[in-house]
Amino acid sequence: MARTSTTHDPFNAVAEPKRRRILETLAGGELTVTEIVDSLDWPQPMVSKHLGVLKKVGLVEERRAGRQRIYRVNAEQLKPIFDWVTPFEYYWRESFNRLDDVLEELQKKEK
Amino acid sequence: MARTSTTHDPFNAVAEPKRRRILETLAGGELTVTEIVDSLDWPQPMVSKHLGVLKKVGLVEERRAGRQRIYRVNAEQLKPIFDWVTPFEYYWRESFNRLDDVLEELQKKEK
DNA sequence: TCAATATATACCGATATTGGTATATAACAA
DNA sequence: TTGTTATATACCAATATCGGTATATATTGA
Repeated sequence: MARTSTTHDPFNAVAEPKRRRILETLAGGELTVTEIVDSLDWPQPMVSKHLGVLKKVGLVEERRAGRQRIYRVNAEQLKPIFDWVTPFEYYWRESFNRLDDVLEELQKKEK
Repeated sequence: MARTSTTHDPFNAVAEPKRRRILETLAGGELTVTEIVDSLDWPQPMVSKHLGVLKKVGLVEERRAGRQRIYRVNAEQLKPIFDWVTPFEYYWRESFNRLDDVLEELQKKEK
C-alpha cells in the first residue's frame, strides 16, 4: 500500500545523479557549500538539500567554521555498494575473457 | 518543477532492495518467474513488475519457453556502478591502512 | 544595533514509485 | 472449445521525491 522508505540508504542516495556529482566534486577534498555551488553552478538550496540527504546517509560529514559549513566525503558508506556489486564483476570479466579468447583465436587464424 | 526521470538507469534500478534481491537470486543461474516467486515468497505481480524494471534497464534478459519466461542476469549493466564506486575504494582502504598502522603501533608499545 | 554573508528550511506543484487487487494474455491440455 | 497454468498489465491509493521560490537562522562586521 505504500512506498518503502528510500533516500535513506547509500544505494538510494547515490541513485540520484546530482548527488553522485556532489560526491565526485568532494572527492578532491573538503569544500564549502558556496564552493560547491560555484563549482557546479546549481541553485544554493538545491545543493544544500542534496547535501542534507548525503549527510543523513553518512556519505558526507560536516564541519563548521564561522558561518561556513565545510563538507567532506565519507567514502566508507560507499563500501556496501562496492561490496554488493563486486561479486558480479565476475560475470563481465568472464565475458571479457571470452572475448579475448575469441580475438586470440582470430589472430591465430590470420597467421 | 518536476522530478528527474529515474528507475531508468542501473543505479536507480538497484536502489530498490527488492530488485537487488532478485538479482542475487538470479546470480545462481536462469530462473522462471514462478521459481523466483516461490524462492522469494512474494506476490507474483510484484516479481513481474520488478523484473520489468530490471529488464528495461538491461539488468536481466528474458527467454521464452512455452508459457514460461526464463530470466537471467545481465551483469554487464552493473559495470557503470562498479566503475563509479571503485575509485572511492581508495578512501576506505586508506583508513583501514591507517587503522592497521595504529594497531601496529599499539602492539609495538605493548612489547 | 543594523546590514550583509553563508547556509538551511518550509512550502508548493508536478510527477514518479510502490504495493495490492483484479484482470488480460498466451500457451497448453483435455 | 474449455479449462488451467504462467505471466504481464491496468488501475488505484498512499507516499516520496525533486526543483523552485521565498524565507528563516546564524555569524560576522560596521
